[in-house]
Amino acid sequence: MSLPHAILGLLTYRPMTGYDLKQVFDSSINYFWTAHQSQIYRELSALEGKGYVDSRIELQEKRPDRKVYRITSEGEQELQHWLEQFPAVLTTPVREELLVRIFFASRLPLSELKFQLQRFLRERQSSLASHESIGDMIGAYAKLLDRPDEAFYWMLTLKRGIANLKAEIRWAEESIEEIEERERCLAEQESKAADQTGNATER
Amino acid sequence: MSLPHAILGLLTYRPMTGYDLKQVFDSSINYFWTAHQSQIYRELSALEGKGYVDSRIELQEKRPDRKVYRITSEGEQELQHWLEQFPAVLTTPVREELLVRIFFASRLPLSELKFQLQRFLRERQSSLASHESIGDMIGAYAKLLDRPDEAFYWMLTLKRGIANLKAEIRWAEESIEEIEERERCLAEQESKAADQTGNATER
DNA sequence: GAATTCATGTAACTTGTTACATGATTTA
DNA sequence: TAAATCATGTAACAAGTTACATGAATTC
Repeated sequence: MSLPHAILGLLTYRPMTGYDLKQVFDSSINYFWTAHQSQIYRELSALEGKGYVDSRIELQEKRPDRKVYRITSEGEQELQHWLEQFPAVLTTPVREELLVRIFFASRLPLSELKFQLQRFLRERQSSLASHESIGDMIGAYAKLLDRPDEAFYWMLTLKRGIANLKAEIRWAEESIEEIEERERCLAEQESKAADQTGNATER
Repeated sequence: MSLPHAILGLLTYRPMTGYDLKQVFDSSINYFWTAHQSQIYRELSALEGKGYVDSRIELQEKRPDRKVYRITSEGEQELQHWLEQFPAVLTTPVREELLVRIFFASRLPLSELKFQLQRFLRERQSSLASHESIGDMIGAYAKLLDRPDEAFYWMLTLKRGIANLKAEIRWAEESIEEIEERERCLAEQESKAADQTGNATER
């Protein structure tokens, strides 16, 4: 599982509350590993139990008090150890509901499948646009954190996201075309069948 | 969740045991939705409880008895209903441990990251090869099941897998090149620094 | 003689998801 | 005045993972 180590990694940038972590997650790691707020709080408790983070409460007047977590040296060691031990198999299992649906889509009208793929295509196009706008900000953000070297690695992950999105967009476009071809093909067969029926009744 | 509906879908092809289902899963749906044997048994019990499948036990002499599950008409209705209700958002959240690791890879030597990416590249190349060999078999397999029309939809899912693999391969190759460039760049900076130190000690 | 296949699961544990609860402050 | 932001979580449930248990037959 990557979540505890992703949290440890983010805490090396600066101490944060669970709430902060969720914000940072949503604008970075979220592109390749999602986490719910409740999961983050749960993991922070577990990490504190193991001594990988510690916390102190910052009192606030106009806002709820903040419980700020900081990585400990044991936590840094654990993170380092995890990073050095890559898993034997590098590919994570996929879970793509859309493909399960397409696999059984012979039970749907072609027009419906086409409509859904068009919807998918638009979703991915807008996601690509937002990904591409991030590129410019990565360098600036790394400098802001006083970690300019991070930008190189963050860019590698961003490029992966963009590459996959482009591949999916191309696939969706081609699939829509194939569906249209199949629609024409099936319509033709039907009109031929109708002709024959027509001839039969004419006789 | 797609698992119960994937099971219902596969049972429309023919009645199967939990063991059979796992085999079929591993050579089809597994490419976009994985399931453990224990999950399949658990889901089959749940589906039977809801009346979406029923079962009968086939006694065998030399092998353990088989518990063969069959989709009911309620199950077919449920499958159909699920297929007709596409989710509002078509994109499933990603979980890619490799990218989490790369995100924090400034803590590793560049050579180590390069090595891991080379490993990843080889994995994906062999996966691509096996995907490409499946294409020829899909048509034959659909005919074997007496469902030639399915081949069109199965091919759409296969093409998606191939498209993503190719994108990942290209990304890995480009990333490896960028790492090599960075290695050269950093080596050059170091040798300059060493020169200066050398000059300083000479004086 | 060891590993794989066939075939059933159960149990324990870990993760992920959704809903609930609180409550002031700020923005639209 | 309604919604979003800040900030904490807990509880319950759903799904995913790993380990255990059984045992004959077949393949290497």
